[in-house]
Amino acid sequence: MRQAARAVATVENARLRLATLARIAPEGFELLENAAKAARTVPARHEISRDGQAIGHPLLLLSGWACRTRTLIDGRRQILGFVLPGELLGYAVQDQDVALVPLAAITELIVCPAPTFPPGHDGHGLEAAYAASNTLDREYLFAQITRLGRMSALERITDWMLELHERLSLAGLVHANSFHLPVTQELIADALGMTSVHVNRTLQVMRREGLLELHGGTVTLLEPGRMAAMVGAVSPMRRTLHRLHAGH
Amino acid sequence: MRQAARAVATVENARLRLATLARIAPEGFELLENAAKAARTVPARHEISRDGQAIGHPLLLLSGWACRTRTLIDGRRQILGFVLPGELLGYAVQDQDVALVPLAAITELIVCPAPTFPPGHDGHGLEAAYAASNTLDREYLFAQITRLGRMSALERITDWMLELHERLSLAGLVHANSFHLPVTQELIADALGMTSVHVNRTLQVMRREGLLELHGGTVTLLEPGRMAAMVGAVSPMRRTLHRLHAGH
DNA sequence: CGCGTTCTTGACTGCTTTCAAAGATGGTGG
DNA sequence: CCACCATCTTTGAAAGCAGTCAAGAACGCG
Repeated sequence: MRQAARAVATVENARLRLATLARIAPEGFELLENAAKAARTVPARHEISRDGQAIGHPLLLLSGWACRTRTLIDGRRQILGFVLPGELLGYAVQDQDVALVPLAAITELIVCPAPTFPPGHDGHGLEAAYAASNTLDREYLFAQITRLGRMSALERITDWMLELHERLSLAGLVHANSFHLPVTQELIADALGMTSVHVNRTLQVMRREGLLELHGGTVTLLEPGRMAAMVGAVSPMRRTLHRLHAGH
Repeated sequence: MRQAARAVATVENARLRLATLARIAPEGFELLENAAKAARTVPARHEISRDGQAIGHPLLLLSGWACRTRTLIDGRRQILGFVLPGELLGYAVQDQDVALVPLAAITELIVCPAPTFPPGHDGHGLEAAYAASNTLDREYLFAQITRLGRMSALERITDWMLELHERLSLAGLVHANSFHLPVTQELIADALGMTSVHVNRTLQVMRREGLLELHGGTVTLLEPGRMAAMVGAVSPMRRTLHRLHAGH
């Protein structure tokens, strides 16, 4: 009961995000509200799915942060990507819905089954939102590859912060360029292919440069414009949304 | 005419790959043969799609190598991934079939429209093969992220060679652990987040170690077992195929 | 208040890049 | 058939970014 109540309170973030990705009919929002009634929580540090097991059903993340990880035999760990509120866990579009990598809860999560509808049938706009979400997912992977392959430590963190800013904006979780960042520097290191020591040093450079503030799990981007200029990349989201709308 | 003839000759690779990914009915193979009649070539170094433009139709790569790239404003380039014979260009499963990144032909390509069928309808096994192919695509992206984020130069090249070995095997393009590798060291560098100089040095270490032979655009993995042990990673393909078959 | 986790800092090492230039290699035209 | 040119590969020396190791400070939770 308590869980359901909290889920209803937090479905707002997912609704906002999906509504931004596609025009959703009232019936679509209803499906969403109903799905949220079946919400459940996942404790922090738990795994949603072990490698090799399928998630029974595609899920919608209502609140909290999760990440997909891969670990080498000697213990080196790579975070492949994060899953933020309003995003999908598991792949809603395909039948072959297997979770290919372990999915770990960074914070406590609230998840609910993603609203479904008969295949090829009218999803009241949700099917379009799912498709856009999946397209964005792939974009984030491409961005991650570019960061890891061709950016310096400073650029990686900068680019990553900007991406988080955008993604969280979709769910209405950014206020005055600041947002909650519930990750340790070691997690950042594992995501960006660095050591935690170097993450720490790079963050201090950024603070000294007046680019951001970061304390108590909250970041504030003081000069997002300058940051964007530093990495000189077009935002995946702007690009994708623009195209999706143009194509319609 | 000449093009069509060549396409028919090379459809074999794609057929082999798709048949390995899923059980395909005779009608499915027929669709494939028919699609191959509409094959066309793309000259080496040409772009199939510029960033922001959609590929009109999902394509099947019958022969040649292509790659997706991303370039930073200052010219640094990252190859996000390669597309090998028998693999899909554009995403066949989704409606939102937009090409999100430039797709460049490394060699001359022969492509044909991927056989289609009514949505939600029986694709005679092809729909399953497409789904498996897409799942593998995502796996390759994950592998790429792990390489770039957490592997040394030697490990990156090793892991990458093993991946190519596997992927080309699906299309029957590996014989006695050797296969055609039509890329310059600079392309390898752009793919693996290194400089061409360091690629060169690392390849020489591998040759000296007796791990591989490489000349005239052909590689031979002399000790794939030792290479696999070096990177200690489970092959994405084996993992994925195993799961797909188990789930059925 | 105490303990474990996370953050910081310093010194040293080293993998990779950078810069530069000398060999191969392969295709083209005389 | 060979000269020639562009591209690609190889090599050397020096510089730099990031990693490693270690230990102290700060933070947060029970």
